[in-house]
Amino acid sequence: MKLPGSLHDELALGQRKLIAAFGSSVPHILKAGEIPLETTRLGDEILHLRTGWACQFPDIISGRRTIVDVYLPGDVIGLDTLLGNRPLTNVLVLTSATAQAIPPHRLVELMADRSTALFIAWLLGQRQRRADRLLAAISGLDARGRIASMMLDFHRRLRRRRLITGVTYSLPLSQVQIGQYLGLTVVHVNRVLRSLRAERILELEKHCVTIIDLDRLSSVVENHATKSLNTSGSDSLAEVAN
Amino acid sequence: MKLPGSLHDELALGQRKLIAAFGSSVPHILKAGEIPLETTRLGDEILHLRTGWACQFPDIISGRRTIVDVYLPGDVIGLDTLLGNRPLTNVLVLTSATAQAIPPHRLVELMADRSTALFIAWLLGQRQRRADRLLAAISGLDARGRIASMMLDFHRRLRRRRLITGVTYSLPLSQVQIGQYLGLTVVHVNRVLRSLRAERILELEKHCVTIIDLDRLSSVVENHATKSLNTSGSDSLAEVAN
DNA sequence: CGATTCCTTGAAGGTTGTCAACGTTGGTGG
DNA sequence: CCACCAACGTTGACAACCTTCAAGGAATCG
Repeated sequence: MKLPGSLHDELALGQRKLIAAFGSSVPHILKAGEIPLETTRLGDEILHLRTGWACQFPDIISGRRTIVDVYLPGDVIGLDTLLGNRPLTNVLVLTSATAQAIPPHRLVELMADRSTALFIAWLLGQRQRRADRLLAAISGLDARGRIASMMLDFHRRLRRRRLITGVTYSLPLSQVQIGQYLGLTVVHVNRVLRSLRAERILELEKHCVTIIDLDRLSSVVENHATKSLNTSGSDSLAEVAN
Repeated sequence: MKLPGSLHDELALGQRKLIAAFGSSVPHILKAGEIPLETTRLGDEILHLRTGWACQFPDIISGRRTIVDVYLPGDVIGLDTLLGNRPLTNVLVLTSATAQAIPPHRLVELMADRSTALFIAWLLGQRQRRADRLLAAISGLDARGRIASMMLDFHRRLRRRRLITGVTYSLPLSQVQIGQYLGLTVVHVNRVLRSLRAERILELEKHCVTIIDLDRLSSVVENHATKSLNTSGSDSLAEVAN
C-alpha cells in the first residue's frame, strides 16, 4: 500500500517535470461542446486540462454514444492515445475550458527521463482505475446506486484537488450525458434524480449538485443486498492537479 | 493511425527488452482457481502470463464480485498496479497456467530505458482500450449483444496471437463468471446462451465455444436498433504474445 | 457415495426502456 | 419586445428485459 520513499519522490519529480513541459506551452481556450480535433488543431496532441470539464468516447463510434470517462481540471487527456492509434476525435469539451498541449513526439522524448516515464505510467494507471470503478458500478449496481456512486466520485475527485470544500459542486453533464455515462436512459436518470430529491438525499438543479445527506447517499451505493462498491481509499501521491 | 516508423521500431525494441527481462526469470506454475497473492509469493510481482487464462477484480472488493478484465496467454498482469497501491490480490487464475514474474522495483529500473518505458505505456494503453470496449458493451448492449461481443472479442484476441485459427476455442470462464464479467446473472447468461444455440449462431459446451454463424453473431452485436459496437480495427504493433 | 459446484429450467415480479406528450429555458432574428 | 426554435427536463402508461426465488439434474472430486 505504501510506496517506498524513493519511488514516491521520483514520481513527484516526474510530475513536476511533466507539468513544467506543459507549462511551457501556450494555453488554449476551448468552448463548450467543442471537439478538439474538429475545431482546433489539437487533434493529436496530449492535453493538460487546466480548467473546465471534458469527456471521453470510446475509440470506435458506437451507434449508441457511450461516455467512458470524465475529465476534471488537472487531468491529462490523451495519454492512452499516445501509442495506440486513436486520435482525440473522441473527446468532447463539456464546458468552456483551458488546456495546454504538447505534441505526442515531444512526450515520447520526455519519456527518456525515467521519472517522467514513471509519472506517465502512474497517470495511465489512474485512468485505468477510474475505468475499473465505473465498470464495477455499472455492472454491479442498479440505477440509484450508479447515480449515487457517480455523484460521490465527482465529489471526492473535486475535493481531493481542492476545487471544492463543501457539499456542493457544479456538474456540467446534462441528464442525457449522465445516462450515456452510466448506461441508462434519460428518462430513468430523471426518475432516479427526482426520487433522490424527494427523499432529501441529493439535489441537482441547473447543473448544480448538492449532497444533502452524505451518509444516506453512501448507503444507497452499498445497499441493494449483495451489491456494493466501496468508495473509500486514497491515492498514495498527492494529487496531480495544479 | 500510422505510427512513424522510428516509433514503431522503438516499441518493438522495448517489447524485446521487456520479454527478455521476463525470460530471465524462472517460470512459475499456477493452478486453476488460485489467487497468486494468497498461494504463492507472487503477491506484488508483475506477471507475464505464458499459458492459461486469468481475470482481474477491481481494487476494492465489492459485495458483488465483478470481473473487469480477462487475461489471455501473452498478456502482462499487474502493470496498472505498479505505481498504484493495489497488490495482486485481485487476480484469479482461471486455468492451470504458467507465468514469469519480475518484482516491481526491477520493472522500475527497466523504465530507465526509453524503449522499454514506451512499450510499458503501450501495454497500459492496450488494457485501457479493453476496459473501454467492455464499458461500451455493458452500457450500450442488451444481454445478447454483450455475450456476442464478448465471444467475438476473445475470438479476435486469440486469433491475433495465433493461438487459434478456426472458429472454435476454449473458454475457461464458468457461466457465473461470464455473468460477473458482463454484469448479468447466471440464470440470464444461461438463457441467452441457449437461445443462441437454438438459433444455431453459437455453441458453448464444456468450456468450448464454437462460432457457427460468424455473420449473424456480429449482427447480434450491432442489432438492437441504435445500439452497436464495431469490433474491427487492428493494433499497429504485431502482437505481444510470446 | 456424499458433497460440492456448475448448469438448467419455470414462474413471478421488479427495474428499466420505449413511446409520447408537454413544460421550460435560452438563444436568434424579425 | 416578441415569436420562434432547439435543446433539455419532466411526466405517465405500458412493455420488455432481466432478476429473484426455487428446485432439480449433471458433473467432478474426495
